Amino acid sequence: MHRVNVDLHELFQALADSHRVRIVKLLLLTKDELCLCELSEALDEPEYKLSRHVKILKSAGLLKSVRDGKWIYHSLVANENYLKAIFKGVGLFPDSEKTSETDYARFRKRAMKRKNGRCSLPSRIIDSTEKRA
Amino acid sequence: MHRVNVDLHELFQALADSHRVRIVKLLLLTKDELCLCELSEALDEPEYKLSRHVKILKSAGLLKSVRDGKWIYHSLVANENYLKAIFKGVGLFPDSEKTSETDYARFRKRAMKRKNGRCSLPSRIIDSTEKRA
DNA sequence: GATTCAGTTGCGTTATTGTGCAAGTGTTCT
DNA sequence: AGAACACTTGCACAATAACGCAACTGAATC
Repeated sequence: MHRVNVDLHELFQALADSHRVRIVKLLLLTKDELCLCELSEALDEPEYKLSRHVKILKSAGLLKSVRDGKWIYHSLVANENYLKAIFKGVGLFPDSEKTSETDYARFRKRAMKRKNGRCSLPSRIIDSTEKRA
Repeated sequence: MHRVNVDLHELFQALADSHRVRIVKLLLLTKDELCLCELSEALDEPEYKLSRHVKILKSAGLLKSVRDGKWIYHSLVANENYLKAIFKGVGLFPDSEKTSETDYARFRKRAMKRKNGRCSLPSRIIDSTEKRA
């Protein structure tokens, strides 16, 4: 899954979707590794949708994934200078719609349910914080 | 034509094509403004094709164009920090296929035909025999 | 081994994109 | 005026991409 030989336009193609940009921005803001269900809640999008977007970002070498128990944690790959530059550009871009702020706020709320810094939803126990309609 | 409010994924979308990346890389290498026929010769692609790609890059705010006589000169826009970062990423990306080197070489050859640093092809062959003065 | 859970994927549909050809701008030069 | 030139674009077509739904995989837990 970890492609190394990607053309530059393929790399940009991987970023040419609003959901995928939101994923990258969220990972930039959190400086953390997030599992799919956390991404799903942060972006308020179904998992099957984001699963495909994550796959595309991984294929472009922008994300790496690590399995830990039931969860697979995704984080940015910035081991190359060109990646650092591009991520810097992403971070500098003005977020006129406040989308990434909203995503980040939803993640922080969700992250409070973590245990030992990892996703650990008490799935059967639905607490009072109801999902917004 | 000069959009200012572009979403980030639209900016990446504009770069999500090999021809458009080649155009940007060439403009980065030359640090110059090139007209369409020069781009066409440098990339070895038909003008009608590159015309559309240039249009897309312009709409994304990555290129600006200035008319000078018959020619329209295109150059990069790097007036924002996020654009500088992204262009830096483009410049840093390893060109495994040597495509941009080839493009640049073709441009240099073509640029020798310039007059006063501007495109000036002696394409008009003066064999018109002066019909009807 | 059966169930639960996090995540993935095949399928069909719809929307978008890149392209070649040919006809079209609009400008310059005679 | 007309011709030549640099560049653009309407059209049709093929390839690609995103999507929802539902079925699926694989790991953990009972």
